[in-house]
Amino acid sequence: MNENKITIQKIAELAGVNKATVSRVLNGSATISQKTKEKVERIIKEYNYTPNTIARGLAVNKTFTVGFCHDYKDKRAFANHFFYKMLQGIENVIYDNDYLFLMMSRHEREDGTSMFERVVKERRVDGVILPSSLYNEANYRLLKEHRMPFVVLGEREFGHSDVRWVDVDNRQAAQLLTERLYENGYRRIHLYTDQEAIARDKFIADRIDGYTRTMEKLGLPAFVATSVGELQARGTEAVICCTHEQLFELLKETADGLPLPDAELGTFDENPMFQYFKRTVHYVSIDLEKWANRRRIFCFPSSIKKKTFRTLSRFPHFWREHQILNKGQMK
Amino acid sequence: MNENKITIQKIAELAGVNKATVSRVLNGSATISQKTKEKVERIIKEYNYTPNTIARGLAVNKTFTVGFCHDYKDKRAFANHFFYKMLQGIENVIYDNDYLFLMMSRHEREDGTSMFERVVKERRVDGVILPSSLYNEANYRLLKEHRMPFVVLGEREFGHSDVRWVDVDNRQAAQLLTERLYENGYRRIHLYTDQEAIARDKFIADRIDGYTRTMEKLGLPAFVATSVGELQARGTEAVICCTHEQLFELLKETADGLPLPDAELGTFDENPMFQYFKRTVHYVSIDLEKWANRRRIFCFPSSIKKKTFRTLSRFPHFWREHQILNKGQMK
DNA sequence: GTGAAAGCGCTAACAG
DNA sequence: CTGTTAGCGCTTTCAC
Repeated sequence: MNENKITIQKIAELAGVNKATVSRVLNGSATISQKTKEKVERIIKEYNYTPNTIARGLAVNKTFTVGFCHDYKDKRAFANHFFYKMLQGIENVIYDNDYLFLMMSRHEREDGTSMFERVVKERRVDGVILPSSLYNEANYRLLKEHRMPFVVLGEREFGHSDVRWVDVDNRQAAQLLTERLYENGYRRIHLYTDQEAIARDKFIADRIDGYTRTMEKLGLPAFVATSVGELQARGTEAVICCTHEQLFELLKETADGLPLPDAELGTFDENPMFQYFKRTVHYVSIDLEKWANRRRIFCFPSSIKKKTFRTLSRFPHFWREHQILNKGQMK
Repeated sequence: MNENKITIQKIAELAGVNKATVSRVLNGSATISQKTKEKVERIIKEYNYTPNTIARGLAVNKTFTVGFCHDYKDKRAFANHFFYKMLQGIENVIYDNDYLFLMMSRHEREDGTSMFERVVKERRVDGVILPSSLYNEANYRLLKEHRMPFVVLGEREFGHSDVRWVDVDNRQAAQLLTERLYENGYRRIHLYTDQEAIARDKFIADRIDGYTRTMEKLGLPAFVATSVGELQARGTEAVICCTHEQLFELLKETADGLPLPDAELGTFDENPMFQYFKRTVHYVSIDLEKWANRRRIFCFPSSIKKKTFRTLSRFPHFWREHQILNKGQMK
């Protein structure tokens, strides 16, 4: 291939030292004389040499790569602004730590194995980030068996106390939203969600809980609807849409016109397009960039730099332990 | 680390053969007796062995990974639905070919080098996909110097005939949009764009060209505006927004109300949120999924499976040569 | 058809 | 402080 590819061996010869010595200056070993260090560094610069991370990884059993797994079938994720903001934040932290970012999808291959599984088994990454929707017992076992550090995006409990996750405080977000609607004069504030999602997704349950408690505190009856009909029958003044799917459903004109023409709409997470919508959307959202910059949201402290990525599995649940709350931002 | 990690050596011992033999059955060498082949395959299955792609890559000088570079500072890209649809399509094709997908950003590191540069120099990927906004003379030289195959997303010429790119037919898209607005009864159809973008981005120039020619054909005066004031002064009936940025500008209420309250709005590419907007948005868009499934849009023919990724650089300009055109889809 | 050995580019003991 | 040696897990001549 590239015949004049420049390797550590060549640099060693050029500098008149052993390649082990070059390796030492590369890795900042203390036991190096200033003289040889400078000589080697000069040659490295002169020949524009960059050590091969893959070979290095093979030697030290690391890849300097973080994997991010997503469900390619989940169109919701790909339509979700929150998802991308997160992705951006993750990328920034990863790059700042001289790591690379590998996208994996829950793509099943012909032989029945998934790309994710193979990546884990082959140790093509040093750690994995995966959304709670992809965190299940099988993946837990896979990751544990291969001693692969991972962190789950979104709270999810399976009785494993050794699982690290990050999440926002959905209860508080729901509280903020409910309170704000109340302050705006609405009283028949109802929540709209998908029946199946209640049991499946913890963030839904938390949002419902936050809403219900707040309504109680306000001395108002809480009502969780799972269909538009229920909302209509209840004379809804303001409706909290648990996900954007519910929101879009209410925004869509049907043969009978808008489902709830007179109700105010509230939801979680921002979408920059909201401002152009026909109907006003009230929302709570977290300033992701702010948190990402503080390197907390993704659980990567700056100290991992150059260190083994295994530390990943020792990170605390920042979001849970510190009770960092949604900064409500209402429109 | 994982003390009982299972390697090709172990499999060889277990099967009572040499690791070279195991390697041969792994790679489907023909010169293998059916008997040993079956024996080895049995052991592999029994021990759930997966060969280490990284080590394999070191031996054959490949990584089985495709890199995708994006500009992390370009908020537009990250807010762009088209961008993500593309990403999804690329991922699918890559996974189908048993390749991995590495996200790179134009992230500058402290030492002044970019992550992209390092990835290329270290050959941590076998090929690179990069948007035309990141394709410049410096990157061209970098990629060529390191014999790194690449394909540019979006047409861009720099006098290098050996550069492969894929793009949609922006001229035809503009034509479709203009014609449709004409059919709807509008006559003072004007185009709105960013002054600087005209020279910088070929797709803008192409859209302008398509619009201008169509207007000529229709016997109408074409008018390219670069400010809202110009549009207002011209009594615009319908305005073609060259990018969504222009569109959003016209959608945003100012102190004086909407900029062009009575004009119809047209643009390129879909955004699924359009349907909820206050104002109707006319748009042309390409059915990306359709083309992605045909594996044409991203220039990865199915034949690259298991073959060196260098073929990438020999792919034809499908989109140019076949004149595959924007299927106009108007709302 | 299969084994032995060298090598991909790097790190990590172990000497000296 | 620096060189030697032995790997990391796999492929690939070259013999036999």
